[in-house]
Amino acid sequence: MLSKKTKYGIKAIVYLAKQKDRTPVQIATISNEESISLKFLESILLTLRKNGVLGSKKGKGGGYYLLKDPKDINMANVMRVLEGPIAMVPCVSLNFYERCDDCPDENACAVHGLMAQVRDSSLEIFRNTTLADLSQ
Amino acid sequence: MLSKKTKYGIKAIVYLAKQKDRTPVQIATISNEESISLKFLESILLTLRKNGVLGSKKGKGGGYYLLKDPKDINMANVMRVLEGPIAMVPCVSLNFYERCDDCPDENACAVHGLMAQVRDSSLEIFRNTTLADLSQ
DNA sequence: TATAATTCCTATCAATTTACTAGGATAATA
DNA sequence: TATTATCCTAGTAAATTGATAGGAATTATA
Repeated sequence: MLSKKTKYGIKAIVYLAKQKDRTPVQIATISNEESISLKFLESILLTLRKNGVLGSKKGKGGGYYLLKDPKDINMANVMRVLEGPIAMVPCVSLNFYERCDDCPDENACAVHGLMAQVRDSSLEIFRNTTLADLSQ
Repeated sequence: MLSKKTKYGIKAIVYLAKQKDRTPVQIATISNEESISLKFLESILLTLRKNGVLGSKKGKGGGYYLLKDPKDINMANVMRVLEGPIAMVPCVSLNFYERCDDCPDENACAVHGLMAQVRDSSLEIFRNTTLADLSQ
C-alpha cells in the first residue's frame, strides 16, 4: 500500500510543477489547495528538500520550489525518497537490499524470482515517468 | 512491502506443488522444511483453504493439499487472497476499489494515473505466472 | 470404542509503522 | 525589531503485523 506520505508528497511536487514560475510556494498554500494536513505536509516537504528534490527559502516570501526542471525529475527517485524501496521484498531491492533470514538460497526462492519481475516492471514505469508527465 | 504472511503462503503452496502426489502434507512438515512458525503457518493455510486454494483433511494422515493443478493456479488470485489488493492505492484497485477522500477528480489525479500503470504491469505478471512456473 | 493425531477456531499480545500534532528554534525580510 | 516563514525534535493514538495460546472438532487406527 502506498503511504499517505508518498501520495501527498507527489501531489505537492505536481502542484509545484504546475506553477508558472519558480518562486517559492508556502506550505500553507499547498496544504489548502491539496487538502493536506499542514504539519504533516511540512514534514514531507522537509524530507523532499533534504533529499535534493526541493529547495526552500525561509522568512517572508519564502516557501518551497523545485530544484530541477520537472522533465528532469524522474519518479523512481521520488518514490525512493518518499516510500523507500520499490521492490516488495528487501531481497530483490536494488537500493535497499537485505537478505532474508529464512532463505537458504536466494536464487532458488520462488518468491524472489516473482518479485524481481514485479520490481523490474514497476521500476521501468517509475524511471520513464517524469514529474513533467504527471503535471500535464 | 510484501507481508510475511504472503511470503510464507507462497512458499507453502510452492512446497505443496513440488510434492509427487496429492496426499495431504501436515502443517508441521511444511513448517519445518520452510522454517516458518507453526502456528502462524497454520493460520495462513487456513485462509488459503477458506479461499479455495487449498483443501484439507483432519485427523491422522491429514494435512493440506492443492485443490487444482499447479498450472491452473494463477498468482494474481493467490496474491489477492493473501496480500489483498494488487494496486498500491485503493482508488485504482479492480477488486478492492475505494475512492479517495482527498481527491475531487480521480481522473485528474496524477497519483491515480501513475499507480494505474503500475497496477497493470504487476497484474499482468501475476496473471501470467502460475504456481507451476514457480515450482520448477 | 479408546486413543492419538491432526486441523479448526477464537482470542490475545507485543512490536512496529503510520499519520499526524505540538511547540519552540532559526532565518529572512521589511 | 517585528513579522513571516521554514526547521527540527519529540510525542502520540490508531492500525497493522507477526506471531502465540489453548482448547474444540474430526478422523484413522489399534
